[in-house]
Amino acid sequence: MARKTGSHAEITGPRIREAALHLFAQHGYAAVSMRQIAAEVGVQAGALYAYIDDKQALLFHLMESHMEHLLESWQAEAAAPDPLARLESFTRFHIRYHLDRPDEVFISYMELRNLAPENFAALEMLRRRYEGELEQILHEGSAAGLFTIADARVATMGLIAMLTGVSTWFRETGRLGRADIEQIYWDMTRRAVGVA
Amino acid sequence: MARKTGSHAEITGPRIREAALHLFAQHGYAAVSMRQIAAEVGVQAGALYAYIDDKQALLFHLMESHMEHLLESWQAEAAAPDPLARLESFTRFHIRYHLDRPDEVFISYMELRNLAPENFAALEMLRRRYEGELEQILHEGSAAGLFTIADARVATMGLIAMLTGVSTWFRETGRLGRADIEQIYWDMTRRAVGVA
DNA sequence: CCTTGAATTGAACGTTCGTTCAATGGATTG
DNA sequence: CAATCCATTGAACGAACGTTCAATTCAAGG
Repeated sequence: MARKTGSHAEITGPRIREAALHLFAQHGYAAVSMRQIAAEVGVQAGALYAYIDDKQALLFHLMESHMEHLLESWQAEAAAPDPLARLESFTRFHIRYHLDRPDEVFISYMELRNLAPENFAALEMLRRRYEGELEQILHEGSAAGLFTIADARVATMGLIAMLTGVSTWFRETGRLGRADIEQIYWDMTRRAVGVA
Repeated sequence: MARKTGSHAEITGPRIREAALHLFAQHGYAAVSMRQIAAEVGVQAGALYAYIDDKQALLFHLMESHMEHLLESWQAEAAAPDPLARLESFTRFHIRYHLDRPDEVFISYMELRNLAPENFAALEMLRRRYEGELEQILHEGSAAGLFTIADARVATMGLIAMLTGVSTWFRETGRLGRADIEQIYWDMTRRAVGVA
C-alpha cells in the first residue's frame, strides 16, 4: 500500500513541522521519536525523510524559522518616535508574539542544548540580534536621560526573561485576558527602567 | 572483578546524584543514558540500581531535594521587619541561591515535562509554596501602601522569571560580579513594584 | 489506456536504551 | 584464616531508536 488519495507533497511537509513542533514542545526533542511524529501526521516513519534530512535538521529549522519570523515581525512594527514609546512597543509586541506561539517559544528556549554546535551558533546569533533590539532602546533611553538603568545589558536580560516567562504560566481560560497581562507587564517594565 | 578498594556504599550514592545532576543539566534528562551516568561515576550501569529505583526516581529526587532545600534555606533567612526589607531580602537570596546552583536550577525548570504525573504534581506543590512566599510579601507591601502593584500574582511570576533568568547568562568570568548583579536586579525589582 | 514519476509503505539495518540478576571478589568479622 | 557480607560486574533481555531503500500504489500526461 502506498499513498491513498491524491498528491500530498505540499501538505505533508508543513504537517510534519506542525506535528514536530507540538510534540517537541510537549515532551522535548530527545523524548520524541520519529515514529511518533509520523503517527501524528498519519504516515510511516520512512516517509518523513522525503521532507527532512534528519531529526536534528528538523529541530533546527523549527527554531531558526521561529527566530527569523520573530525578527521580521518586530522590524515590521511601526517605529515609534521616542525611546519610551519604542520600549512600550517592544514590550507589548514581545508579549503578544510570545503568547500567540507558546510551542515555538518553549522549544527555542529549551532545546538549545540539543542543537549541533554549528546550529547552536547560528541560533545564538539570531537571539543576540533580537536582544540587541531591546538593548539599543535601553541605551537610547538612558542616553536621553529618560531611563534610570545601571547596566543596559543586564536590564535587557532581566526584562526579556520577565516578559518571555509569561508564556510558561498564561492560560487562555485564566483570570486575566491578554490585554490585562500586556498592561501589567508594561507597567512593571516601565517602572523597572525608572519611569514613573 | 567486583569492587576494587574499600567499601564505597556511602560514596557511590552521592556520586551518582552528582553525576546525574551535571549530565541532566548539560544534555537533558531524556538525552542522558544510565550508562553515561555510570561511566561518570566509574562504575557499570547495573550498579546504579543498588542506589536508585529507576531513572525517573533519580530525576525526581534531584528536583525534589533542590526545591526542599531552597524552601528551607529561605525559611532560615532572618525575617526582615517590613515588606520592603523582606522583598530585598528575598531578591538577594533568590539570586545568590540560584547563582550558586546553576545545574539544579536548570533541571528544575527544564525537566518538569519529563516527570511522571504524580511526581510533577508533588514538584508543582513545592514551587507554588516558594512562589507563595514572594506573593505574600507583595500582598503585604501592597496592603501597606508601600508598593504599586496591579496584580500580586502576575508580579510574582514576572519577578521570579526575571530573577531566575540570571542563571542562564551569568558567567563567573564575566564583566560583572555577583554583588553587581545582585544590586542591579534589586534596583530593577524595587522599581518594578513602584518604589523609587 | 499506457507510461511515467512522485509519494509512501513496510521491512530491515545496526545501535542503543533501561533494567535485571547470577556470579564475583575484596573487605570485614569472629 | 575461614566465613560472611555486600558492592559491583558483565552479560543478557526485549524494546525502541534513527535511518535507508526496494517495492508499491496512485495521479497525471501523452
